[in-house]
Amino acid sequence: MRIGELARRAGVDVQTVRYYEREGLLDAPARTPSGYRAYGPAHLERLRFVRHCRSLDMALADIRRVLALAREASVACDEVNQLVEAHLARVRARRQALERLEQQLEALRAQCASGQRIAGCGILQELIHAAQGEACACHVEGAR
Amino acid sequence: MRIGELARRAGVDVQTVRYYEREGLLDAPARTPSGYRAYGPAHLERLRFVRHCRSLDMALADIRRVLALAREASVACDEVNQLVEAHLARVRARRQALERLEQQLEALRAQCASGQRIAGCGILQELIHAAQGEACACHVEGAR
DNA sequence: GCAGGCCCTGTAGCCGGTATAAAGTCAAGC
DNA sequence: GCTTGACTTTATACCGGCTACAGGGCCTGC
Repeated sequence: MRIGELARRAGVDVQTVRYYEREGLLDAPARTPSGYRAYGPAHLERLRFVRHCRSLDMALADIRRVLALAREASVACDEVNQLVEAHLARVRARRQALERLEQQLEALRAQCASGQRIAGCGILQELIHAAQGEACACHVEGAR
Repeated sequence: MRIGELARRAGVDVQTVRYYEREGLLDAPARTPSGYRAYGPAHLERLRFVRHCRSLDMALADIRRVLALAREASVACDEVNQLVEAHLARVRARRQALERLEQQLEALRAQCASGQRIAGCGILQELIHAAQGEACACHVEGAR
């Protein structure tokens, strides 16, 4: 199959397929006499695997590593487990940060009623006030 | 004050200050005879404002817009409110997506006990299996 | 007069794609 | 045989929000 069909069947853009090849996530396929890429079922399976990992928001470097490990059946899989664990930790940290952010933004939104003018906008005032309080990372005494 | 002091007092990198100037978030300051940027207290206040907005993860374009609006005291502030509202909606959506992702990753992690080899790694098997099920965006019959 | 710290401009890199340009290939229809 | 249009090829630039580096100038203290 050619690149267009492969891309369609995996639900990705043609450009993305070529990008993954350049990045070493997809093996370079055989070429037709006219230079078109010719893919087999294994390429589709691989591409779907990569996309599934991406849907879990794994970095391309991590996926590349998992693919390399997957080729060595008899090696211990600790690294795969650690990789997933580390990724989960990052996702969790980011989710928690976004939760805090969401609360801050909700509080900010509550500062201004509609029908105000800029001069009396509670949101703007709060933004300015909060920025003054912040200063820099060294606001705690004895900060390093 | 020179750029180093400004940056230190706002808790940012010197490069970032120059970047904000290029991006129109910070007014270009006066220069000393030798070409050094010379900042006043207003610049520091502005920089802290920008950094506070960034700490709320607002995009630079949004911050630029808020700054432009802030100069016109008598204009209605609806746009500021909408901007914060839209940003909150994005943050909320992203947080929810990360929550789902976190659950998926927790389920994935539970698939493999330690001490396995690649060939028997539950995580890898689950990744491969899930990728096969996924196929493309058109797996529902009659999908557009 | 020179070492080291600050500053200047310009450029490139990060990530995971996405978009564009300019050209070649191929099948169908006239 | 010729055209049209869908497909393919490579190469290159762009997105955000910085960060890093190269190659120079300035300024202070010893």
